[in-house]
Amino acid sequence: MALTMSGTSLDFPSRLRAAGLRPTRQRVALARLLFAGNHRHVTAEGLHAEVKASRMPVSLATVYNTLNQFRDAGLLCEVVVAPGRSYFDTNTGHHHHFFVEPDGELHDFPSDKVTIAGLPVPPKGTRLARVDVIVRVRR
Amino acid sequence: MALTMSGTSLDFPSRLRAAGLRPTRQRVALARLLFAGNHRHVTAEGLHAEVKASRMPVSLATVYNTLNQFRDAGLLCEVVVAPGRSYFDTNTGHHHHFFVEPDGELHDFPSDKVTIAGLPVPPKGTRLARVDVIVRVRR
DNA sequence: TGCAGTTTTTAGAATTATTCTAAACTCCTT
DNA sequence: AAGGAGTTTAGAATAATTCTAAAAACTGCA
Repeated sequence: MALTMSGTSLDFPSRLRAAGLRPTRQRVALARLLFAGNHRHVTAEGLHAEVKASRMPVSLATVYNTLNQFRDAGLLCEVVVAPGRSYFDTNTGHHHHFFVEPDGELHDFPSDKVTIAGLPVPPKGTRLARVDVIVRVRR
Repeated sequence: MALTMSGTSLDFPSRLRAAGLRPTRQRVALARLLFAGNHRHVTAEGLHAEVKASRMPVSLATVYNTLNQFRDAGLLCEVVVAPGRSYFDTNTGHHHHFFVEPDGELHDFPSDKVTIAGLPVPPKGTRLARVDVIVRVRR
């Protein structure tokens, strides 16, 4: 019987394979950091610092590659809130963000309760991809 | 009698002074490019290319400085839509954005018609600064 | 107008975030 | 176990932006 939590398994090799990615040691190590617990927001540098502290360090280039691959595979979504810094969010469901300036903290909030009415139709020849709502707050 | 258009004057030195900025030649040149016609979205590189083609070229460092000063003075607002690239918008009123991927085109739409309901309250100790809505569309 | 004093501009170096390169390594299949 | 494709890596390269410190320009005042 597989060990599970809230619908997603901790068998990272299988999850990676299911996403079309080879379960290498470094990808599994990063997946564990990202997906073993609650939803997270990370930057490449931040995740690199974390994994560097572990017994299975991973190069910064690989952290970047892996975050991009995870995003392309739909395991993460990229959030752009501040110039010159990308956040990756393990929550890939519909939701929006609080961004606390100037610290750069990012928090999710579910989109269930939020209704956006009156959006204009997409320009001709384009289709809607996503609607991001960023609530910027200051201390 | 001053030459005016739609409520804002073309007397850029005065407008800069009113915003607390010395009307230097380069600031006036950039203000003219930015504010003489319709609302615009520019990047530092793009504006630099434009002004370089004029009879009063301005260094890239000054373009960056000036865009930041104009933003701090409330003459522009900065829009962050894609990782590693800042857009500056001459429309400082309430409005939101279409972002066309993958070209990186940015279009305004007014926020009058848009209603956002059900936003959660800001985390304790913070006050609302702004709500950005980015409608991402693809060709 | 001429001058001092402060603010700006500038070219180029520095910084930061990210991607690229090509050689070494690992995973998977056989 | 071996071969080949896919990965990882350190370090170089790139891209966007900021910094530095010397030169130039704006401003107020004589």
